[in-house]
Amino acid sequence: MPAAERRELILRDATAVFASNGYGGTTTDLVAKAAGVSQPYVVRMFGTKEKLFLAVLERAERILAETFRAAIPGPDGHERRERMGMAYVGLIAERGLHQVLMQAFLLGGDPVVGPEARASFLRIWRLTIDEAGMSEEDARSFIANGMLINTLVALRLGDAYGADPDIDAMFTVAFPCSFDVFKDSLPTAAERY
Amino acid sequence: MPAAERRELILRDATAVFASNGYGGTTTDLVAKAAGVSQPYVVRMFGTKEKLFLAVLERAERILAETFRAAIPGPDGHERRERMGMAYVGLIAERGLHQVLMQAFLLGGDPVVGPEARASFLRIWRLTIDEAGMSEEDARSFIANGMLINTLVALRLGDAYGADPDIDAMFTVAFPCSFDVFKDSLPTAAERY
DNA sequence: GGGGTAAGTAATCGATCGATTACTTACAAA
DNA sequence: TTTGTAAGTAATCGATCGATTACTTACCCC
Repeated sequence: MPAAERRELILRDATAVFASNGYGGTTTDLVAKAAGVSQPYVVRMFGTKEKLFLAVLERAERILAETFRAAIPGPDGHERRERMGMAYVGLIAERGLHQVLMQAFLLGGDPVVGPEARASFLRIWRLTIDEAGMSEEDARSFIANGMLINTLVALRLGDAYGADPDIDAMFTVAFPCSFDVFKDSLPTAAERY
Repeated sequence: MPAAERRELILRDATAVFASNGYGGTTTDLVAKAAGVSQPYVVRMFGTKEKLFLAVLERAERILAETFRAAIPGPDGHERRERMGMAYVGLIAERGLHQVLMQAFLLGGDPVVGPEARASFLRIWRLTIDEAGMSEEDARSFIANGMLINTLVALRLGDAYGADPDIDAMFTVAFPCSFDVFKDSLPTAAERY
């Protein structure tokens, strides 16, 4: 398999592993096993575990930005925000993407990852204003709801959907469209990598 | 020093260490050094690193709930939400509290921490509705903004306040009152534990 | 078909971490 | 004074992890 293709495969699987175990809890061997290659191969391809995480972050931001840009064309204002919100929730199919972004934000105090995480966040913030044409207040509430969705996904609260009226109510108001559409694609508490 | 007092000290310092380094990136020795005791003492007092983190989470939720409850008395509706929002931002003084809550939420896939994190989140959600009297929609946007504030604090974006007009604009709309009030109490990128 | 190169692994090393054990010190009660 | 107990540490062990080295395999090109 050509290296570029293998690289994308490893990055995809590494996203799920980092999402489940956090940065410090992820081993290069776990990533290697998830991708079906040997541990030294992962290290040699990315240099260090830290550089692997930065590559995972870069890919996550790229996919997110592309997803948002694809949702911009069409009626603006409230309708555009709804399209972008639905597209964001649809990214649950990209396993671990929301959690990995959050992991990066939580590493803001790290001397290497921190600056990259801040830059990523600001680029998304600017996209919602400069490209999607949101007002600052709209951008704030849009991104705030995104952080809430990240949290709900990471918490694996979807497991209890239907079992607790409080959870059902929260999902109903938190998701920009019928939650049932996405219920089945949510990660479950049993899902480990 | 009596054990109860020592325990509270260790929990406070452990909160800052977990916040900076994440769960997997935190060592019991780092916590011990931050608290000025030996590493075996930390392990013996809490049993395992995992139980130490659960104790940190429990303390964080307790402080948060007490802070919210103290902000409830008085005019309700918009004014009450604003008081609770200001109180939440004021918790920046409890170093690492926002980040540790977020770390716990991101561990939703962990078989031990996950259930506790979900329970903590739901108790806060219920508090905003049952005790603070928010509608479900108000509770959603209130907590969503809380998740945004968690993210901004963890990112150490305050470092660049004043240096980037985009950052200034975001802080202005993200914080429930003049951001300058809290600027000096924000953790900085140089702050490590 | 042989030489070069890209893809990939087995084996292993040094460092680190969580946990255990065995020990010491301070002090209050009998 | 002695005895019991709570507070705390030094030393260390087994396991794990990131990284390195040396090696093998497969395939393309002249």
